[in-house]
Amino acid sequence: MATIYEVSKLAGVSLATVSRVINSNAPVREATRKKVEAAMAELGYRPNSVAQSLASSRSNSIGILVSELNGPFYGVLLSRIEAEFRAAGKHVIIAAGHSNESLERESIEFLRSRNCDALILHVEAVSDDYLIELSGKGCAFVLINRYVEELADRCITLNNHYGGYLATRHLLELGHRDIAYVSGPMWKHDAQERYNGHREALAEFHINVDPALVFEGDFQETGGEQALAHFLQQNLKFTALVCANDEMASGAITSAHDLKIKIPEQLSVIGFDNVNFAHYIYPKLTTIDYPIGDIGQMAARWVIKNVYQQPNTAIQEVFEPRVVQRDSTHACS
Amino acid sequence: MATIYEVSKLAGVSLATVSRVINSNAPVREATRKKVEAAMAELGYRPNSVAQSLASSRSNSIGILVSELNGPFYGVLLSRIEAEFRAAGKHVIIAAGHSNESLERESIEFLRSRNCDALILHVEAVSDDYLIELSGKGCAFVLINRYVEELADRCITLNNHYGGYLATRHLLELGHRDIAYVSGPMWKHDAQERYNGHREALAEFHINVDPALVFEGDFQETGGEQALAHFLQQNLKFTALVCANDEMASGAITSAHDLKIKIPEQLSVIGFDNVNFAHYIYPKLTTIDYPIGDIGQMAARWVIKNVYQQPNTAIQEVFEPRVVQRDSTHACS
DNA sequence: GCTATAAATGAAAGCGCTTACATCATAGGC
DNA sequence: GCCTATGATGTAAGCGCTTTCATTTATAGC
Repeated sequence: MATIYEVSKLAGVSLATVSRVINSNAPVREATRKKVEAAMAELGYRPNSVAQSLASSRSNSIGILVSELNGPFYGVLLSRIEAEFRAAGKHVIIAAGHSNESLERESIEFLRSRNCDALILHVEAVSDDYLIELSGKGCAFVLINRYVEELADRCITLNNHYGGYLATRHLLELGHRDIAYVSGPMWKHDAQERYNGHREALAEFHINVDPALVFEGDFQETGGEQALAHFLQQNLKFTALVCANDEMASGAITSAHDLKIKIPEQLSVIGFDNVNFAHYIYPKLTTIDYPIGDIGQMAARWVIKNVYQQPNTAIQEVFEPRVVQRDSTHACS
Repeated sequence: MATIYEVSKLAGVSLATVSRVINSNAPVREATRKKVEAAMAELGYRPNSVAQSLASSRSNSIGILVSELNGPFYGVLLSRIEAEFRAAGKHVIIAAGHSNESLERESIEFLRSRNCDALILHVEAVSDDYLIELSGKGCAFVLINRYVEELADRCITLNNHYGGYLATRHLLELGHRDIAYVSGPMWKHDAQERYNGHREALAEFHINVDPALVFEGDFQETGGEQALAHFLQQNLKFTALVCANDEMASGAITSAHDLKIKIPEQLSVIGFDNVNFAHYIYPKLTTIDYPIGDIGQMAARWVIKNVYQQPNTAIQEVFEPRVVQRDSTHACS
């Protein structure tokens, strides 16, 4: 492992000059630069990035914190972020916070201790105050799917409210009036917003919300199964089902198959997220597209623009959802 | 940010003593230890892990290199590895090599430059020689789904050959004799092994391989679609289809639906991997279970045992696949 | 050629921590 | 009490690099 000292001896220049060549951060005479580059090539020199980081407090890498490493949502997000940074010659360091406040904090500390130049945070459990304080410490970060008013210029979000509205309006436009709703865990902000959108669509068609047709699910397949069982047990009349995410929609559809309920003829189902398994569900799921890949890419661009000062296209901070119509919804007969 | 120097002044001990307390790597008198811990608590001291790494050439973290960050397979793998290390108080640093030799090498260099204590490598494009040479450099790593004879004690693999055999034998036992096979890209070792297993099962039932009933796919959904189209175009007689992975199986099933071919009544289909979307496919996919989560966990345990010298249960190096029977296969009528 | 200014380079200190070897303190045996 | 061995702690150097300020070199104008 050659060091910068060996390169400087071979090239006949100082350590500082070698550093200047490596970092292109100060003018170096062309002839000098060529000598240094030749010496580096001859020695197969690779900078020690830990030493670079200690000396400069930077690392040419970006920390990403997601809730889980598994799942269609996070895979797409991570993949798109990584691709954008790879193209810009940067590395990513990924951590998982498991929607647990303590683990989220530890993960943030881990990423900061690695001198990540910036963080992209998809966090749910830490408080707004914690994030505001983190920002006050000079930590550069951008938030995904989290809106904090005081940090508005660094939040990249989906318009969840509008997505919930679109899902329900889609069914209303198909003629459905008795629409059951399976929400996500209501402590989660996006679950709340999607539900509010659902209510707005009902209001627009002058339909009162029936609390019996609302079930709080867990954003997992089991939530959809339990919700359908719950609604059926109550002998409620409903011809359509809005699930606040695709996983719960798949659970509901699986249960409907088992109960010989025909989808969409007897029950129309719409999900939310358009995760990549949605089209494996049979019949193919009608859903609300959540462009998580685009959102991740935009977060990466935010960092490249604001932290690395590389001009870029405009930063889009709010993404609009859209209906992806497939086979699981049907006019109400 | 308090430094070790400030802690030593407050506690009235040397830097070395503070370091010894932090690292528990040398005896420290109990009273001294308590003084140091009190000083650290009062100052809110957190070690600078970059400095620790530079001084010690270690980082308390493990590098993981996978082909992609997205996809059901990798999500499960990463998640299980991370969980095992989290429980052991270690961090992971994840990189993606995209099955590209140059990117795989760069990623390995990135992870090494971060002083990762060990690497867990799921690599396809780099050569055996490169890996042997890497080992010779003293780099500690364990390979997943890659067998290199010279590095046999650090390879954790699935018995792909047996899995291919099981898939085909399952159909043979259901009475099928005309079985089409969709392989993965044949430069990939696991694709080769699965195909060999397929051939062994046929041989066991004294059936000759018909090259017309073999199609080389791409391990993606499109491979399954193209394969089915290819076989049908040839007007071949076949009652069953083995796909070398679940994604191709899903593509074939989707095409069959579009062509009004009833699964499994007219065509039985079996996949491989048992990735988590397999049960969303309709009818639910019969497949070969590839316990990638368990394999990842075992790789983590290998590191904990061999790199961190923490005794552990025995290391299982070869995992056996098994048939997961669902709804996409059926007796041949 | 001389002077002033700008450009290029070098010397030295420091980033925060680890660790080998030196030194000091303590305990046990004679 | 003295000597020896062991345990505990301190000192100093170093990990590989960056960056500030001092020094040297090159250039332009007179």
